[in-house]
Amino acid sequence: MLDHRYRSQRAPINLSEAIIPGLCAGCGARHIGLCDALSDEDLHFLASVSRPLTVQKGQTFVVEGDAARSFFNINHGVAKLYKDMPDGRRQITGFVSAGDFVGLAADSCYAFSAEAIQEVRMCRFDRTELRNVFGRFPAIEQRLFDFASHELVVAQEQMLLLGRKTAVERLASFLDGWHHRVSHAEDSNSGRSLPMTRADLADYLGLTIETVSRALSSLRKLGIISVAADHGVSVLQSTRLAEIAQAAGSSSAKIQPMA
Amino acid sequence: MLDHRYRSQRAPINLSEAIIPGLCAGCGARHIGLCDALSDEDLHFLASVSRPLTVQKGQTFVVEGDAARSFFNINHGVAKLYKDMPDGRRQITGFVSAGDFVGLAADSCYAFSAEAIQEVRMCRFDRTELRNVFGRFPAIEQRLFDFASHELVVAQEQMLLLGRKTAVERLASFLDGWHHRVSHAEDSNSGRSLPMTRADLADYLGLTIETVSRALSSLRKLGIISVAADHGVSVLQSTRLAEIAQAAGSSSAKIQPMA
DNA sequence: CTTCGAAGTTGATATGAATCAATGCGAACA
DNA sequence: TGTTCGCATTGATTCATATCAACTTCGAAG
Repeated sequence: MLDHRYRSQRAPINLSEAIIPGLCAGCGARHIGLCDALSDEDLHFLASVSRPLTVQKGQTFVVEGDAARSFFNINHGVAKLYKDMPDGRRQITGFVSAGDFVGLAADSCYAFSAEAIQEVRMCRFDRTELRNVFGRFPAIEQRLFDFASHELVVAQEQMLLLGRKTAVERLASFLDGWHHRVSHAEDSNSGRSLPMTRADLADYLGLTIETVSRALSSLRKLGIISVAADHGVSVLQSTRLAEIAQAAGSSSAKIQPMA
Repeated sequence: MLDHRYRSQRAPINLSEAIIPGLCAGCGARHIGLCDALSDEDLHFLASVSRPLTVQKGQTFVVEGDAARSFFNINHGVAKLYKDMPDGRRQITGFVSAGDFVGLAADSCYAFSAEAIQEVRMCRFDRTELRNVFGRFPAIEQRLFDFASHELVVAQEQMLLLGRKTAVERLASFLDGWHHRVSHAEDSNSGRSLPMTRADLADYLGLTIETVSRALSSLRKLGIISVAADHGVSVLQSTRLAEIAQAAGSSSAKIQPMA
């Protein structure tokens, strides 16, 4: 239902549950919206239209402009989606991780490229079979619809960020969002707090790496985050971070050190 | 099908056709994805879950944060969707017109506000009935899905614009897109070429009104557009406009006057 | 252990767009 | 017919971020 909170649907996903042997080896069906037991026939059908796929860090698995034949559901790891301009300018439009779908926002050709920033495991579906999959498993269609709706909300939020927020506000918004994302994910991430580089951050936030670095320093000097020796970022004061992200605090709050 | 070109589905919409008396008076069902004849029962059902609605220019009909009870399909006119920040900064996330859906990108609360910039006629659906509507008319669900997919593509394009393009490139991108939009629409627009103000343009493109004005002047001086006395804009050289929008021309092309 | 290169930080300067300010212009209205 | 006001344009100046540049750190390869 559209009325569902997206988070509440996303939270219960547990990749270790409901693994169905033979279907996308090592990847369950629960995360694509199938929670009930499936018949042998269903399993056979699913296996015929989907394949497991693992891509290594740095590998591009979707190229903007290519014919959109596949459709992916991420099982593990993080990938970046981006668009490039002829002169090299790049905009990362999002980071996808476990449970997310990739390839929805496509015409007959992909409108974006996708590259793994960690090893990524996923299911690849044949797009020409998508209608058939929907017909057999309405739960998948519903899940996809909810995912798309949520993506639109996120995209609008990102437009506000890119169009109207300052560098520090952009960073704070991102860190706040990522913080929630990983804290909700059961598949809690490995050691490093942020899997993406400063360059990725810059391309996501519409900034340069230098400005990202400076904005991180600002937040660090305010005592809101800490930056580890390996450049990993930890949130120390999530409330103040959120206030800066939404420009919600009193105007003077922005320049108060430590408290 | 996802494989369909969105445009090709959109083009054949003709609001003067297939008007079904009793269903959203003055508004057909074709534009929400129903092309075949409907039974009396279908009509009765549709009438029970939808109502016609007309809002005047300047009127806000969706408020960010309000409970998302309704879902709209635009029949005529143009509205802007936007998000505001507490301090008054605003980002317009899109303009919607005939055939477009509003209210999809919503959780239990609307994530955006919507205001008519012309008189807007639309169908309002009850969101709690949406599943029922989908169940009875899969064509509507499919159409909505395709619309959402297309919106995601557009949103990603807009992120690239906001994050990485210059003021003139942003203007060119917008004018190019709008140009295509109105030329494809059968419901070809009234006299003025752009229904929105410079302030709307600025809030859509992440700029100020002064910068929008200067960018328009630049394009005018290049002979690519003309600006009428009533501030209406006409495209004179759509190819060069598109080149600037995509930063695709040779770098020198940007500074060539008239040709 | 040394070298090398990728990634990140910080400083100095340049620049595109924002801000501040003045003016023009047409539509609504007295 | 003039007044007023919203909208738009243009110019002068400021400012946030980009650009250019130097340096550090860390890990991998030799």
